[in-house]
Amino acid sequence: MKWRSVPCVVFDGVLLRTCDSNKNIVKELILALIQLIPIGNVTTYSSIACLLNIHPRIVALALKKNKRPIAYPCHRVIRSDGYIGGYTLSGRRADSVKEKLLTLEGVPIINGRVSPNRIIDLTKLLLT
DNA sequence: CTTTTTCCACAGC
DNA sequence: GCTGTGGAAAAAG
Repeated sequence: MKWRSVPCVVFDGVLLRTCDSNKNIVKELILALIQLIPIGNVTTYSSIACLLNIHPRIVALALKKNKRPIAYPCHRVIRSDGYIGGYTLSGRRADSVKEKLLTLEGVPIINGRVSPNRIIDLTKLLLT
């Protein structure tokens, strides 16, 4: 998988168009997308990144800037290997909070990892 | 199966 | 420029 820094449109492996100019739009898109995640399930940074054809870390950066962690449930976005990943509340690391939130929503975490069957693919979610 | 290595694309200094 | 992330994939063990 080749990652880009900005969203783009790719058809049949051919880059048709990039959208460098509006990075704040990307942020809004990501925030909107994570609200589609059903409670009790999680998705991955990579899943979102694939959808927009951007690097997963851009997704992480966008979520980090999220000022409303409850309205925009960025805690439902985890790493592709099942680990929770990081979490920050008002500038402070709060990984344990993320874990607790997920547990409250019914996401089982074993050995610091979410069971793979709870990780859903956003592209599939949008197609169903 | 787990850990390490290497690369990533910013933001902030 | 260099450093530190809310990461990922490949390589190594």
